[in-house]
Amino acid sequence: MIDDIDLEILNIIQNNGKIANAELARRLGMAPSGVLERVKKLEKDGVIVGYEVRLDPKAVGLALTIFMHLKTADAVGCTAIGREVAKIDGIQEVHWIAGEYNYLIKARVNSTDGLTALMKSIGAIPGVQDSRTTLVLGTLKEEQRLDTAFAETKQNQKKLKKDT
Amino acid sequence: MIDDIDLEILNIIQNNGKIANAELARRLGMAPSGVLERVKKLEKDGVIVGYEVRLDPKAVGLALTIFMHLKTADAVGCTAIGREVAKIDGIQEVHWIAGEYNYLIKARVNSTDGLTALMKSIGAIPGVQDSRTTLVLGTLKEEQRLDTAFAETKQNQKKLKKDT
DNA sequence: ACTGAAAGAAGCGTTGC
DNA sequence: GCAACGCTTCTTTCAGT
Repeated sequence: MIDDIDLEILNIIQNNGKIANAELARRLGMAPSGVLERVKKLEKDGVIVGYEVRLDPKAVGLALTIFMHLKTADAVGCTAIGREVAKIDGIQEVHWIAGEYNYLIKARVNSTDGLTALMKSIGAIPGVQDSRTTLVLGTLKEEQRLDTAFAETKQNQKKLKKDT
Repeated sequence: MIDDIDLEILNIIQNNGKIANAELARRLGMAPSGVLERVKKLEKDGVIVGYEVRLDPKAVGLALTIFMHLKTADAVGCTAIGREVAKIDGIQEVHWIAGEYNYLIKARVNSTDGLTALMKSIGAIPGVQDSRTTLVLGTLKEEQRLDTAFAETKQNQKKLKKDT
């Protein structure tokens, strides 16, 4: 179970994924070895999934962000076609969703040419029946950071109980 | 301008944001100082926006991912209300989009309780007129990684010209 | 679970090409 | 713009509590 020290670690590293363990320890007022132990545990337990770099999409020629709703022939509760779609390059996210369409995908392309290519790739997958593309005109916020206010620590559980 | 060595650096660090500069240099067959210089330049030029940690949302009690389309009173070409929405905790992305709705947002909440709170926060912003919420049942793919195949290097420009 | 020490590795500035 | 050197700092292990 995650405790408040873990939570503080997660909050700090979410702001700076490249912070040195020694610096992290300094901020927590702990020995580096103890902090390292906790971080390793968070990695092992799958709380920390990975360390990533955010690039400016425009700087690498991917100026267009698009969302696409897909309707597929997947049986109720089945995501086989979605997993095929997920294999396509340029697609960053594939979410299985509730509603008229079964998938919502996010992709980055260079321009309308890339979008055309993407649509051809998706259309080539058997069982894809319909799509609705949404063009992103501008992105006002885009972050990975999770608000850990609701993390399941013993302390938070108590707090939440108190509030109700 | 980004060259092919830069591109290789970006590809490697996208797979491992925490790789040591020395290890990166080893893979490229270069001296660490030269590689560091390039990485610093990529950071300074804004190609590398930041280093992030990906957490498992469920592990910190944010089991629900939702997308929400918003219709606002923003004038054509204006995003003032969207920027207000972006300030709300729990909202990870706010995209200004083309179409019937003007914004698409992505958020993480703990459960329907969190969703209720989120909707109240959004509804409290003046000018928000309509919303359509999409519940994510499952996420098949979710990555930050950009496919740099279309990066604007001189070499790629040549290649692209050749292809047409 | 955390501390503290210690060896090895990496970061990062300087120098020279 | 890249390589080599060297001092500083960080990482990581291990014994101890």
